Amino acid sequence: MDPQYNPKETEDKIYNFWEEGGYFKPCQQESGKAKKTVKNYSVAIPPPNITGSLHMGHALNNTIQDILVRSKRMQGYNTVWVPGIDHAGISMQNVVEKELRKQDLSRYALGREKFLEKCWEWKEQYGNLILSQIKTLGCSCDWSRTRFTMDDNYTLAVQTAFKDYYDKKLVYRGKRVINWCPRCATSISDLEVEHEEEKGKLWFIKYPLNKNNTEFITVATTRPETMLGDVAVAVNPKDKRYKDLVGKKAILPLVGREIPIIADDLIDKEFGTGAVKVTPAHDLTDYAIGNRHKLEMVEAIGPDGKMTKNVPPAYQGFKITQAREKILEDLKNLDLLEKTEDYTHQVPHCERCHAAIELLPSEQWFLKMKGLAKKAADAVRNKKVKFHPKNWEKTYLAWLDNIQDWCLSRQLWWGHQMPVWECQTTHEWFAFIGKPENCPKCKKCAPVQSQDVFDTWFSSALWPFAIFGWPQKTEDFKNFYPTNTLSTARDIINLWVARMVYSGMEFTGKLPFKDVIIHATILNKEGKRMSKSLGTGVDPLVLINQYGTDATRMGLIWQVVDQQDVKFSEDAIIAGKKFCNKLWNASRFVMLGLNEGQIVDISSRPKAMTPEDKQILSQFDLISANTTQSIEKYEFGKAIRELYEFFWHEYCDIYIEKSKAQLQDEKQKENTQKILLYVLTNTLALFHPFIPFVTEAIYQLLPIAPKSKALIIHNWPMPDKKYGTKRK
RNA sequence: GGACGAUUAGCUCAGCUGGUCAGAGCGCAUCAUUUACACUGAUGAGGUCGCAGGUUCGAACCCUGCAUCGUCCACCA
Repeated sequence: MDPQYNPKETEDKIYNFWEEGGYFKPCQQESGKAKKTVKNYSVAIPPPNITGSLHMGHALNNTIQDILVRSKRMQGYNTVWVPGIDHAGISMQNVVEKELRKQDLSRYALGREKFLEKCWEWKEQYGNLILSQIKTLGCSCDWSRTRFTMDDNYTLAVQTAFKDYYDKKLVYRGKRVINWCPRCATSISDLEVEHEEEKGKLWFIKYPLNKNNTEFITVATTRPETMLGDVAVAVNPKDKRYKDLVGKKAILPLVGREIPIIADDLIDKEFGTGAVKVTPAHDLTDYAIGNRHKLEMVEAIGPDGKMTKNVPPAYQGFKITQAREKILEDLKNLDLLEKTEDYTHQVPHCERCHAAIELLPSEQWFLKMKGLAKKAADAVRNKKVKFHPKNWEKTYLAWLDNIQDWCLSRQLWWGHQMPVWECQTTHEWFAFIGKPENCPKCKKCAPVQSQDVFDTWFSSALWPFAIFGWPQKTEDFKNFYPTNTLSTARDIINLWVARMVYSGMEFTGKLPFKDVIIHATILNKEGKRMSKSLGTGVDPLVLINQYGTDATRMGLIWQVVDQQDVKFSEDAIIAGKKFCNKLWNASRFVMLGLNEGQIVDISSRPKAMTPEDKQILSQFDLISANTTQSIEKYEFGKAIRELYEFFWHEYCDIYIEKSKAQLQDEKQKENTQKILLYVLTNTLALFHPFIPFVTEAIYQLLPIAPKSKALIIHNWPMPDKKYGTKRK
């Protein structure tokens, strides 16, 4: 053995050894005692985006899952961890579009079919990159079960799920005001909208009350261009200033339309002038007001981000910014612009391409959410699904309790095309999986399938059972669904976790998992979120390359206590590296003390001959109990800190030092060796889920009996009640 | 605007339901090297636990207010 542990030389070799040995597949534990009832333990990886590259969040999250899976595997569970990747609809489409733009091409120039070919090429080329990075992290996923959200069977799952909702009449098609990204040319969900603070203006515009322009009501707006779609002016019913005006008419400047002045509680008396222009087509508050007062919708802005034919000819076809300028100029010329104030407000942007979002009415497919949301909320309220830490339940419930219907359709190209068809005779829509031979509506036409694709999250919501073959009744589905623990990031609690919960209940009748770990967010030194676009991230692969995988995993876990967010510090990784070396050298010392060819029997707990013997053995019992319990409670940081303390300061600093004398004493020599190896081997086992490579590398060298083929399937040193398992 | 969280040694953070709770890692200082490990060992320096009140025999820990920072959520024109 070298006096220094070299992760680079070791890790690839060990990983290949595990993979070739088939240890990542179920039914691997070499349990001495054949257990009659083998329990299953399964984890579904949160599938990273196809466009992604491993970042700190992934590194932490996948380490957590690996700790769970490895410890359960060693504890004798029939364990499987299913890896995979997500096609990431809008995100992937944007990446490929960006590539095209470099060649001065657009997706429209290419056409849908060619564009999709490009996407698949991209998938083949880069889709496995992140999976190989997850391997570098040492994750013990069953790669033979790798899934992609656009695999044939997965597509079938998506279609089956939709058809099921459709048949239950939970799906409808309707024209609603939705978030529209003019650049991506698609609807997007509220959860895909980012609000960015922008310095803008608040314009005060006078709306005449009569044709002689003698009296006015002044409204304040940040978006004057939408006034061309105004259908009312609203005030608060309690506002005395406007009491006499309610029920009267105002004249919409530039358009000349007479619009009513109405009263609605949603209006804040304090803001602006207390009078608001109402544009139901382009604002959600106004849409709500419009519905309540049965106002019509005038679409002033089209899906292309230009003014429509519904506005006066002078503005038609203008882009939003041009229209705004011209409208303000015209108002000024008419002396209808009272004043302008600076105003900072939150402007919605597309999360993926950062273009400003337009709100506009659009024909889309929606999923009725109320009943589904209630089921998902109840599952958590009734403690059938538990969050760790618990306070994230609030985030989850708050969203579900205020749920809006889910706009399922996207006008993208990359994704699952929706299995909805339009009868060419009656123009009715129907759901159909596959290609309908005869139109079920008119019996004679050839129906045309919608060009829309599903929101990416519709397919992600099926992940925990679709990966096991659902809707087919496969062996894997029977064995491994539902999964046990889901570990993920907080920002997708609503986007993903909630949707998996009700999807699972709806389609399988079972909750997809029992425990949800919401892991810490790794922040940078300034306490800000690590962001690739801002270049404030730390690349875990760089750390792995520099310090080794075990050190990186250990350093990460070390810093995360109680899921509290952590400002990342490389020092912890350095400590991890030093520790791996310590482990290596302590093992080296233990082995150097043995004779050539000597095998130490560690089949039973050695006897204690000295006070130090007694102490190390009882401390080992304690640490094995504590580690087991900490993992059970998802307190990984605590587990690794306690293990570290035990190994370095109890085993090395005290026992090994003492053993040097005991090994000189012929009467004690053999027993001391036994204790050294017994405690070392079992401590390596406790450490293995956290730092798998170095522990396996050492284990392979240990001259012990009995010995498993690999530490990864070695029996977990379950705490023995006989020796006390009280926590410190 | 709402919810939640943070503020403890130079840096990154532990400190569970109030009484050996003033700690760890990294860094720093001094000493040790024919010793498994210098990616080491021993010893040590360093903090009135954000600020101001309050509860208590006793508070880093509980309560109130304030300040600063952060994350998520949110249709205020």
